[in-house]
Amino acid sequence: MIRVDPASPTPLYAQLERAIRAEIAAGRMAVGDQLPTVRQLAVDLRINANTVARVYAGLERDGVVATRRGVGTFICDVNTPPAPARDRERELRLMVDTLLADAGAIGITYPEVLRHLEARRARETR
Amino acid sequence: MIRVDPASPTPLYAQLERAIRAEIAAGRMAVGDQLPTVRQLAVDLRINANTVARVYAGLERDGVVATRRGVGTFICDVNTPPAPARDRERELRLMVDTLLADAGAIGITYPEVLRHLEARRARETR
Amino acid sequence: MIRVDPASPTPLYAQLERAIRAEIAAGRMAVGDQLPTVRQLAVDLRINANTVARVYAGLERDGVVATRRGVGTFICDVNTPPAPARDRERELRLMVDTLLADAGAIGITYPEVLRHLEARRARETR
Amino acid sequence: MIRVDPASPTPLYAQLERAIRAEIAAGRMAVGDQLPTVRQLAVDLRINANTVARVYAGLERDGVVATRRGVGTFICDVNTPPAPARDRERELRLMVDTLLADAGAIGITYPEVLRHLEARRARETR
DNA sequence: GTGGTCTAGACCACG
DNA sequence: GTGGTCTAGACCACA
Repeated sequence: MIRVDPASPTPLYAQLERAIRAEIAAGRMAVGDQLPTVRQLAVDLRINANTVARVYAGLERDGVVATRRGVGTFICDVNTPPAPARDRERELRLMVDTLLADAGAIGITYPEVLRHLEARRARETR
Repeated sequence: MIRVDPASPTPLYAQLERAIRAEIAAGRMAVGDQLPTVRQLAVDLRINANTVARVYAGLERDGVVATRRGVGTFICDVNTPPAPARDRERELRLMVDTLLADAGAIGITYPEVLRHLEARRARETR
Repeated sequence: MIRVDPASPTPLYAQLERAIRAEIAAGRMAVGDQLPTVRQLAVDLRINANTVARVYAGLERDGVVATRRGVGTFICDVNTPPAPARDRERELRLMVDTLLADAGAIGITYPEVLRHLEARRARETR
Repeated sequence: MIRVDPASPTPLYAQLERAIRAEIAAGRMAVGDQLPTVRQLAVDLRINANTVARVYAGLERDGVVATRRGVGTFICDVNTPPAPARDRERELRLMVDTLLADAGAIGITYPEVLRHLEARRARETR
């Protein structure tokens, strides 16, 4: 499921952290679930184990996961702090700007994006 | 119009290059149009002029813009390499994944994203 | 092997990029070979590391080399775009014009140039 | 005869100065010959007149040409100061290095360069 | 005033 | 230790 793109200008650690948070936000990982081990995920993604470890450490610092030494790393919080409405709207606009810019840069137009997003309605739970 | 986010893990120059390509792809800049001057855009975006110059140089290397020394930088090619439909679809899916993940990470749900995107229809030309 | 002339009106980065491409074209560097590190080459050539990095980035953009983050920069394509024979001949003529002009400008005559070039035969592989 | 390449990384002024010196060194311009007017040459080369004027001024500073106001610019010295043998050899080697690098960078090999240069023997006077 | 080149040096991402 | 990004600022080439 989780993938990273070594050719992307976005750093690997940022891609990975975002991907894990997305898995949680989408409900594909729940409280108590174990994350892959650092070494296993590093092998799967063909990246250095240190990079994975740093991401896990960051998530632990944020209270999203907890590490039990010798056992593994587990999801311990799926609550997203409810941002104020004003910030949410601003953030959402920025993210959609980015999406439309990314799409536009490779020639994908606004209607196509909208159509694609609508087509996913059935498959999305939240 | 063009904005960059200094807090994003994606490098400024990558954000800017993407934004300019998007402006062109969306038809908001046409062949022959002059880009903002390096220094002016740097001031507007509150970034270093070298960063802007680097982006312009990259676009010139790709034949998207042409520089006339002492005059300015101009759009000279609006052709987006016609990516195969399969790749387009794949890229679009990845980008929407990213959007939904980012949104979900701050508690914004799929219906909200869709509603926001639909609300922008009137403002988008293509 | 590689040298640049800080007194030349041709920019350092252009001299360096040309020199590296020449090393590859001449077969002195092959696919998979590692380039000198950015910092080492900068020290060797007595130029700024940013200048070397800029050249490597340009070569990467053109698909000539590939960078593995934290590891190094490696040759990944030795194919010179097969310029049409007409262009090659034209370019070659221009370059020889330049050589003879530069030589003539300091009083070196055509026979001397030819003699010098012939004398290098033994040292050149191709 | 004289041409400059606005796409070359070598500055226009350097290309132009070299070209004029080469015309002289090759004997295609002799003492007393008039150079094109600044404005005419600027038009012919599609560059700014200031650039041409600066080159002429530089050549005048070096005693190669002399300007008679209201009349024109004339060749007044075709003597190349005879550089010491050691410097000549060093310079020649550098120039040939550059030629081979330029050629190599577009896939032209040493034998081809030599063949081309030999083929020009008949046509060169000096 | 336009873009281009180079430097020095800080800090980051990755292995 | 590897390359990457960004800044600040100097100086150059060109119109």
